[in-house]
Amino acid sequence: MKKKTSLKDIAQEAGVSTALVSYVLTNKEEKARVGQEMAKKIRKIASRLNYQPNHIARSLKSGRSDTIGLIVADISNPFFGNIARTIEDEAKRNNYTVIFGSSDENLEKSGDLINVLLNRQVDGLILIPTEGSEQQIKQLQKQPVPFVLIDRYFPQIPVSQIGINNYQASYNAIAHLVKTGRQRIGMIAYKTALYHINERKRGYTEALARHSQQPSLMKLARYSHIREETRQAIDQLLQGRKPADAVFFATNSLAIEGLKYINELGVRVPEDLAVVSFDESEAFDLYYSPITFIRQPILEMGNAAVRLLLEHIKDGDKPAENVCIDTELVIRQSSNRPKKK
Amino acid sequence: MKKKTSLKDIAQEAGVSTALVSYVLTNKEEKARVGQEMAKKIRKIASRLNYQPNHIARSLKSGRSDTIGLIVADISNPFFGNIARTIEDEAKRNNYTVIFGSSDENLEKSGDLINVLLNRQVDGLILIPTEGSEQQIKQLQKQPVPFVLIDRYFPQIPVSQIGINNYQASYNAIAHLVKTGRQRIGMIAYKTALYHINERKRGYTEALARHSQQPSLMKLARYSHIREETRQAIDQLLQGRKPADAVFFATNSLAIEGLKYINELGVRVPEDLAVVSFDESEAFDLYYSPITFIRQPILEMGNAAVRLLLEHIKDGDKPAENVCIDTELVIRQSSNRPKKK
DNA sequence: CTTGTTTACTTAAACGTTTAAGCATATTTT
DNA sequence: AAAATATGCTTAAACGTTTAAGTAAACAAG
Repeated sequence: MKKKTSLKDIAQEAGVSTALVSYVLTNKEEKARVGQEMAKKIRKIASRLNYQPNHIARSLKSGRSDTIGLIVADISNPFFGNIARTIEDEAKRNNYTVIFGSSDENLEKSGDLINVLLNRQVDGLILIPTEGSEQQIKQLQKQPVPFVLIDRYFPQIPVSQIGINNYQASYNAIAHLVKTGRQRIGMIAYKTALYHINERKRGYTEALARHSQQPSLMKLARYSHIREETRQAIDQLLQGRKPADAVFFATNSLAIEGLKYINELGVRVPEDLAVVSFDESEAFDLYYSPITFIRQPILEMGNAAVRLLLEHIKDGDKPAENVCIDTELVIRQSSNRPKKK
Repeated sequence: MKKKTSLKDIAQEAGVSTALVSYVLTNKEEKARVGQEMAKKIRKIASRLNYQPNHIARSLKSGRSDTIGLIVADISNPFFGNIARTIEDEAKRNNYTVIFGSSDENLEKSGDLINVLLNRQVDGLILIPTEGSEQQIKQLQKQPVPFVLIDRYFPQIPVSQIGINNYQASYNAIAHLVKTGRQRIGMIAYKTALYHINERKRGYTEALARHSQQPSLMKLARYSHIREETRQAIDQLLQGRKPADAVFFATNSLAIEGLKYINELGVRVPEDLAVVSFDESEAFDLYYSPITFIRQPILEMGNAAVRLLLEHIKDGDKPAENVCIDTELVIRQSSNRPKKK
């Protein structure tokens, strides 16, 4: 088995001390007044031996790992995949590497991941926290490692967070449905304690109270039973003498499950039922009547998270900062005004 | 700013040497014959000070980082997101952490990422290589770090690779379309040198030669111009006196672009045009006539990649091994036998 | 011809671990 | 009572890097 080249190997080959080699290869020749030809010689040997600096040793010395840890809730969801991508890009632009893990909405996995990443001496963490992870977050605060939350957040914990105007976005979506003449607007959301989801529910409820006479038609499904309970929810919305004429989904996953069932039932969108969803999805574009949705500014969110985290890394005493970014309601066919009958 | 707890801190607090603390906290008390009460005392202090072992120091000592690097071609594509997820899961099951990066199909980015990961002393690499990265791969072979390729591969380079039966899968898909009565089957693929895509093309071509009288209707689009060129391809397939009655997409991204346009044109699937695609997508399920597709065994592929890589890590002299996993053609409405007219 | 400065290098310590080897002291075996 | 063994700890070196401080030779200034 081949061995890796170290400064020592190069030093030996060149007949000098490792210090000198280090100076040259970190471009500190000026400062260290290294002879021209020696510098050239060292570089030549380094390239011949295929030298790659050992980042681990460097980290140990410097106390920084130039690494940030990222824990997403579910990497197989393109929404989080895209966030991961923007974070990785922005981190790399700042010469940081990303170590990542997916908690898959599992509290234990999330705790494990936090520990693994801390052990690896990440300089900071970006978290999309799982439901019920308040304790883990509070525990994290005791560590000297800065972190920021993104997408989901805990208003009662004073840490840096990147979020969107969940309440307002929801409110606007419902207002739009009311304006297009819908009179029985349902919502399907997760049964959860996650604040951002509940803000979306609040937006729905308050928009109805303000703009419509109808009663609330809020249905909840558990993440762990998304298929069955979304179907139940839709059954409930569509049954009875006065079925819903619109449905608002709190996330893309819910919408996709729901639309599958809506297709099976033969319900027509938007004639029988208008549809609006939070989040984007390729499937929304491809639907026979493209789905109106609330676009989250993923790029801005990812960049803001990295930027904020780097500030915390640079200044350990920087106070927590909350960033709230606006969303956009993208109106398409699925919420078209119904034709008069 | 708080500081991290080290063995030294604990040793000082307990009035012993760091060595003793190390023995206790790595559960080598037996071997090192540490006194019972001292062990207890050390553990107590460690937990009180919230000690987390410094993995970097440990790595420097051991020469292993217990980390594997993963470079995917595009993390925002759920296909790669899912691969990343399975790899991360399987790695964690083996007490490895994953560092990842997305090359975004960019050769330069890919090269940068390889270097970054090597600098970080990953114990091994899993790559979904970009088009044209043969040189990078050959360069990698000179390094003492084992790696495996997944999804895409270079038959002319003798390294460990995990792939699927691209040729056969394509062949079967076309045979299926022929069997359901299609007589003018088109294919839309990438214009690329990537071997796995070209195997898919070969499957199409040979299946036609064997089972059908029709001429080849192969259209190519560049990844970088996917939108316009997919549209052009479809225009070409559908024009003329004898338009295509089926189209086979070489990837999910191509299919999604294509289907968007097919919708715009008002072409009916499967009545006017049958559709089959490689890869999965939620959008395929949601389409008004769910798309027949070739399912890649992502879980098996990811697990095989990790398993194979770990074998290479354990045994530096293990010869390269190629793993080929079978796919499954999932037949749905989009390729239903057309009704007789 | 001292003294001072510049040039080109080396020495050595440090980062936080691990672990073989060493060293008292206490206990058991002959 | 001497020898052997067990017990409970410490010492020190090592991993690969960085960097302040030191040194020796060459050269310039007074």
